Amino acid sequence: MTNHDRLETQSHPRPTRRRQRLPHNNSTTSKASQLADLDGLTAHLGYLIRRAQIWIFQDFIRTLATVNIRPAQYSVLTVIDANPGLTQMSLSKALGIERARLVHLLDGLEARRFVERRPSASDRRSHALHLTARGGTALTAIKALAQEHEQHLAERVGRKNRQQLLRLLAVFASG
Amino acid sequence: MTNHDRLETQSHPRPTRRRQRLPHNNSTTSKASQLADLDGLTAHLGYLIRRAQIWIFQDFIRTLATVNIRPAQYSVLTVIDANPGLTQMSLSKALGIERARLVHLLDGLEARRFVERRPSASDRRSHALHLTARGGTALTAIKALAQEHEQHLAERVGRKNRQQLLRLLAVFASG
DNA sequence: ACATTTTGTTGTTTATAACAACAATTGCCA
DNA sequence: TGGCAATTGTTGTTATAAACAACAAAATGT
Repeated sequence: MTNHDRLETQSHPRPTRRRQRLPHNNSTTSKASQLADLDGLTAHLGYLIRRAQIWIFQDFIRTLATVNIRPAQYSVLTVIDANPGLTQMSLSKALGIERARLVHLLDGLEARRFVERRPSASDRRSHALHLTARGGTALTAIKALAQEHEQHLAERVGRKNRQQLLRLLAVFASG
Repeated sequence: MTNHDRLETQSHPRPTRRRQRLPHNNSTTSKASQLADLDGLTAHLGYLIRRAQIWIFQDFIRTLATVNIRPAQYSVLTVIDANPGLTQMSLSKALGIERARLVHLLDGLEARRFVERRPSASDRRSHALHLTARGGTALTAIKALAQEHEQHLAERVGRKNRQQLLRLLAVFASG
């Protein structure tokens, strides 16, 4: 039936000369739990990135469970700490989080008294975001746990590989 | 808080001893829309990966909009194509998708007659998953568009960088 | 002065992750 | 062999998240 040639043609420059690669029908054990062939996917950056992101976020959430901080909350606290007084709009732009979603995130952090929305002196539409003293203290502990998480990552991928990844992925953070 | 000297501490007290360049105080326009300082985040692999994943998925969805296929659907079709007859359970394990979620994904693909759930010969509990002829034809076109998407990626990160990323991220795909 | 834009907010829709419970079936084992 | 535990697909719930749309208040442009 489906006769489209197996696997991607990896683009123009070079026709991959790969042929004869039947997908391993695991005829053996009747136990179908043999791992399936994922060749078609592991050539896709999106697939690998997705798997990596899930792994990383799970570890982050687990590692910071004691302080009950999730990745998005961490990014908000960190950016407010580094840019006290910024508005929700600029925070939204900086993190690529929608204005609407940020409202809910800040509501949660404000309810825990980690963050304050103060009236902006220059623009009465906007709020100036600040960490409270309590938020600052909490963030110190939170950052320590985040470093612990980063340590787990280094163990998983290797220290130098982690740094290479940081370098290679930086292009996505800007645009 | 423990050591971490290689990643900046950057907590609430103000010092920032090492930073000679303050985050671009927008001396010019007075408009606070200048980009915020993200130093504390760009040292976190999780943050960069998240941004990268969002960018990549958006491009994937946009590029494959004409065939109305999302990343998860693409992965399902690809793995069924490479492993005809596999069960939902092994597909679930291979992709790291929950059994429950896979049901819904397959419902959608079966409604479009891309996929068939056939009764398994050996185990009446499970289904043998197959692409239909229609599904196979569709997948050929789908894969062509997926390659186009991958081309966008290569343009964004560079061809060699993309391959490095594939290699570095492979560790997450297994465990 | 008026029209337009920006900012924060509320709401809806859709996709996804993580669980729990269930019926049908299979495998285990005493 | 008969009964019990595990597996498989399914349904359902809860929580998070992205993407929009619409709105009022305030700012901006002309």
